[in-house]
Amino acid sequence: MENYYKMSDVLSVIRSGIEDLRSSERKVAEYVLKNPETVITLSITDLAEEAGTSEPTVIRFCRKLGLKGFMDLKLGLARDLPSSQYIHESVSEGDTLPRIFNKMLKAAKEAINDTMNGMDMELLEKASQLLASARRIEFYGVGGSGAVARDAQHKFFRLGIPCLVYDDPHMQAMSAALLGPGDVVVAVSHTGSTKDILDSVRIAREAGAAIIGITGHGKSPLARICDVALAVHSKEAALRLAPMTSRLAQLAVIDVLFVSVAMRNYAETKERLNMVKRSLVDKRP
Amino acid sequence: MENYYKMSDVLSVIRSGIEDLRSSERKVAEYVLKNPETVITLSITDLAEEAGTSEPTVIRFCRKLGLKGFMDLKLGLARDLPSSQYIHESVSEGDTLPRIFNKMLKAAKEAINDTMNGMDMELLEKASQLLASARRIEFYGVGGSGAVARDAQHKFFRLGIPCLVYDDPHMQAMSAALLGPGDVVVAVSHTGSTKDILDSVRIAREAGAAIIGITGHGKSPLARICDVALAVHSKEAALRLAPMTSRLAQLAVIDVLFVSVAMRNYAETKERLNMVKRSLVDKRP
DNA sequence: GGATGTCTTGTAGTAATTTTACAAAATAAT
DNA sequence: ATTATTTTGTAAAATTACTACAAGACATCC
Repeated sequence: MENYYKMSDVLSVIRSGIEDLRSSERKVAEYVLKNPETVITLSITDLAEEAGTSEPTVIRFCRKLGLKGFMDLKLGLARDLPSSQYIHESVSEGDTLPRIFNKMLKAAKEAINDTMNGMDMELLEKASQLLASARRIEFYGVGGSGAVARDAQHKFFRLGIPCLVYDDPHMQAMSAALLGPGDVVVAVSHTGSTKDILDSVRIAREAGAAIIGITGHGKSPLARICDVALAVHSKEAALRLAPMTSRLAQLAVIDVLFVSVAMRNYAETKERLNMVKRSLVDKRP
Repeated sequence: MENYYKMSDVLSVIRSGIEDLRSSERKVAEYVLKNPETVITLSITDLAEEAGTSEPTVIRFCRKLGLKGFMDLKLGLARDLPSSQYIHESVSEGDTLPRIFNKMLKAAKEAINDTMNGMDMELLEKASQLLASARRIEFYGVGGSGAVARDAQHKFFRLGIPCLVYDDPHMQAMSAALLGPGDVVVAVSHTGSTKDILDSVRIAREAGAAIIGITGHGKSPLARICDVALAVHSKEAALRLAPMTSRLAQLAVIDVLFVSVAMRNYAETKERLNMVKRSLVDKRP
C-alpha cells in the first residue's frame, strides 16, 4: 500500500486501488481492467461513455492512480500490454545477424509474455506446495530438457531439500523405482511425449511419488500422468530447429517455483542461501 | 520489405524505413531512434522543435510508418520500450504466488529487453564467425552456468561440429590443455570471476584456442582474457538468490549464436538438423 | 422532517494538442 | 530562365484533454 505509486504496471495499481474509488470511478476502473487493449484506442470521451460516466470522472480516476492524466493512463497501459501485434517472424535465410538477434530476442520476449498470460495459478500453487513439502525431489529430463532439469536441481538443492537430477533414462528409471510417498519428481519434456521420460515417470508414480510435469504441450501424454502438469505455452516459430523459446519459459517457471518455495520459510531459507554463497567465496580470486 | 507494416515494433519499422524518408522527416526519425523514451513524454510541437522541423512533418513521418498519427507513434513506442518505470521490484516476503509469478516474469522480460539494447553487434558477429569456422568447440561452465554450457553444447553439436561440454573444473583444465589453434572455447560465467573458469580459460588460451566469454559483467576478469567477451546486461534484482534473469539472457544469446552459425550454411544445416530429428523419432511412442 | 453541510458527479466552457489546408521554398525538368 | 514538381512550413480548424463550477446525492444536525 505504501509503495502504491511505485508499482510497475498500471493494471496492478488499479487492481489494488479499486477499493478506494468512488462508485462512478470504479466503473471506469472496471472497464479499464476488462478492456485494457481497447482503452488505448479510445478518447477520454469514448471511455467516459463506455464506462457510463463523464470525462471529469475519468480524469479524477487517473489522478487517483498517481498518473498525470488520461494520456498518461493510455501510455502506461500500452507499456504493460503484450507488446505489439507480434507477427512472430521467423528467422529466414539471408537475415543479417542483427536481424536474427532482433527476431529471436523478440520471440523470447513473447514466449515470456505468453507464459505470463497462459499460466494456471492454481496448478502453480499446487506444484509449489508439493515441492515445499517434498521429502526429496528428483529432476528428470533427457536431451535439451536435461539442461533445464540440471538448472532446476542446481537451484532447489540450496533449499536444503535432498535433490537429484538425472538426464540418463536408465538412471532415471532405476532411481524412480526407489522413490516413495512424499517424494516428488519434476519431469521436464518439451514435447511431453518422450518415451524415456514417460517410462521413468510411470515407475515413479507406481512407487508412490508425486509428479510435476513441465511441458510445452498441455495435452501431451506426460501431462495426463502427472499430478500437476504445468504447460508452458509458446509458439516456437523463430526457428524450428531447437525449442528455444519454450526452454526459456520453462526455466522461468522453474525459477518462480523455486522462489515461491523459498519464500515459504523466508528466514530459514535466507540463512541457508547465505551459507551456500559463503561456501563459494574462495572460488573467486 | 513487403511485410514492412506488419513488423512488430515501431523502432524496427523506423530503422528499416529510414532510407525512404525525406530529409526533414529523417531528422524526426533520428531523434526518435535516439530518444524513444523521451518522445513518449513530448507533444508533437516539442518533438518538431527538438528534431528541428515542424509539426506537419512529424505527422507525415508517422503516416509513412503506417501509423494513424502522432498519438499512435507514442503508444507504439510505449509498447516496445522496456516495460514501465520498472522500479525493479524484488520479490518480498508475504508476496502471494501470482505476485511472485508476475514480478519474476516481468524481470525476465526486462532482462531480455536489456540484452536487446545492450548487445554489441560487432562482438556478436565476431563470435559467430569464430564458431562457424571452429574445428571444435568446448563449452565450460561450473555451477549454475554449467547448465547453460550444457544447453549450448546440446545445440551446437547438431551442426556437425565436434562439441564437448565440461562442468567439472579438472576436466576443463585437462581438456583445455589439449586444444590448439582453430579450436574455440565458450566460457560461461555469470560473475566472470570464477577462479576455476579463469584457470581453464588461461590454459586453453595458451594452448592456442580462441575464447568466447559469456558473462554478466562486462568488466570482469574473464572478459579481459577473452577474444570475444559477450556481456549480458541485467539488473538482477528479483531475488538475489540465484541469477535467474542473466541466465535467461545468456541462453538467449547462445541461441542467437547457434542460429546465426546455422544460417551460414543453411541447406547443409537443415539437412543435418533433420537427420538429428529423425534419429529421435522412435523415442516417442 | 426539513435545513444545512459535505461529498460526489456531471455540464459546459477553456486550454492544449493534434491534424489539415494551403501556400511558400526548394528542387528538378524543360 | 521558366515552369512543374516535390518538399516543407505557417496558420487556421478540429479534435481531445482538462478545469471551473454548479447541480445532485447523501448524511448530519437541529
